[in-house]
Amino acid sequence: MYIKDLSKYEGQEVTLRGWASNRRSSKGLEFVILRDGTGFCQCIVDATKVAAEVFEKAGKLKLESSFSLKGKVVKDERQLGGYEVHVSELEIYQIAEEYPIAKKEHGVDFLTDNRHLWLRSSRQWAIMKIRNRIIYSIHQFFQENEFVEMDAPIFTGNACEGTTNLFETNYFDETAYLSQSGQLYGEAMAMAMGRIYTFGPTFRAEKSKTRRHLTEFWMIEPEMAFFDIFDNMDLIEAFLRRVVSDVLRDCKNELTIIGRDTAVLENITKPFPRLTYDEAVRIIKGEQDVNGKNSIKELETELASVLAAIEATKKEIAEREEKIKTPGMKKGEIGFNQSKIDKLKQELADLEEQARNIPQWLNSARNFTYGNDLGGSDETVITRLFDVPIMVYNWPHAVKAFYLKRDPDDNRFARGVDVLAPEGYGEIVGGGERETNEQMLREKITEHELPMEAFEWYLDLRKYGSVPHAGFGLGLERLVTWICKLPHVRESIPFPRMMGRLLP
RNA sequence: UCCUCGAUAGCUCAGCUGGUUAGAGCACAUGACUGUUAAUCAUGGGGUCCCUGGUUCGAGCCCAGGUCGGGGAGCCA
Repeated sequence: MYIKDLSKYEGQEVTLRGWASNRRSSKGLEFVILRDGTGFCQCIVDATKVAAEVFEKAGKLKLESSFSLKGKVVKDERQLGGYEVHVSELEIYQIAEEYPIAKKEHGVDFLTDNRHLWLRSSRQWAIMKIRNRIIYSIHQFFQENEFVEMDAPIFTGNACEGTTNLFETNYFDETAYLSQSGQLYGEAMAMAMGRIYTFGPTFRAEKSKTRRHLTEFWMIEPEMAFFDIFDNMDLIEAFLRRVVSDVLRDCKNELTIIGRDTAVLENITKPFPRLTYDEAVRIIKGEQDVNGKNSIKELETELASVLAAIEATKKEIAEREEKIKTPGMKKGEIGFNQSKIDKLKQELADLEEQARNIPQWLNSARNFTYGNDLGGSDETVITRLFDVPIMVYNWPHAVKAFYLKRDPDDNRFARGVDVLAPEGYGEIVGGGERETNEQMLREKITEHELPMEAFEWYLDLRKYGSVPHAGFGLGLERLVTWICKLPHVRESIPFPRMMGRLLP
């Protein structure tokens, strides 16, 4: 019997098992919030209706104590799930020690140190449920469309793209690297099966300390024979539409818990704008407007509003600090104001951070040099102008990976495509059509100063029945982060691995 | 690697221009309260002010070096 099924048992006796996520008490009433992994439910122990011993046990429950109970399911509109349980019996498994995560605001450092416990909180629970629904949708979409899941190896003998820093391991006294992408293997598997997708962990040893980087993350990489870049973009669009629609339909409760405004997600049914690199650059530099919005002006407006918000927040903090000094103020009111002040200070720190960053971004957008790759801030700047994911394709070939196909209509460009999520989230997908010409690939490998011998097996794919093909890589955590509108990728994965963080 | 912000009670944070015994809220303990939603109210215990050195009659506060963490650039999903 689980909390998620309570609605089917209205008026009946049920047995539930779980943990106490909160407890409040009055003289003759104990309110215990039970969580069992499937949901949260308020359980009421009424001293006038249960044995004295049961009431006493309920009073002993500390945060996160484990217990089971029997009780009657009662409809109550005030509850999030719509139901509560009137307890008749209660058995304790264990009374928990003092729980470190209090019913209050905590800093990221403390919460990350306590990730093993933080996962129990309702917000983290909801995010993980959504992550699970996304993973399920990904498999459903590909399986229903004749894709075969085939995974790439995690130990690799060579730095596949030669671009990023990799983790080195000792592999029987040889150097092995942890995979940064299954892409090249995906191509080999697509030549065997037609359509495949990989789903596995990926490792990047970059010393990136930002809200969108992890050193270990999960990547989904489909690869399709006989697809060109346009077929690829059609697939990406259908795929993302499917995943987001499933979440909207099946995770309403979870989205409510995390307070996600779903308006932007509902836009997923609209077509995704497809911009060439040239157009994207004009938009970033402010030379071309989008629906009457100009990137530079939007940024300037935002900077002004951030600065105004900083002043307003400072003023409110000062006012509340003055207020709580008033003699004779009730303790509760002081506490209320104090916690408001704490919250405002956190907001202020975030705003000040933005006020330091936006001028840099403005500078970077204004002085963007044609021919360069888009930086993180450029992605942020452009995606804020749209309310759906956008696809940017046809990149200057020099800034993209060696295996991308040169555009047959204009050889300055390579047929890569990046999908940028709206609301400032930036790149969630990178992909493209692959080069089919062996000679061209050899030149590119030499140009990138990569060891030719490590790629001979890959070049074989162009000798034996080379066909047009394309694929893409989706960063699972970045997708979760955008769909949930999280402030940081670290909340999108059970145990995030970042620079300097191996525990828990 | 570079830029930038920070480290004070178990947690979140105050601490003024360097000055006596370092504060608040939450959490915890005890008591009060019959419908609470981070319940509320009263009382109480709780400190290596990140480390090392320096300036000073005097350092949580100033200076130098270090450690750890946040955010951003580069790189990328």
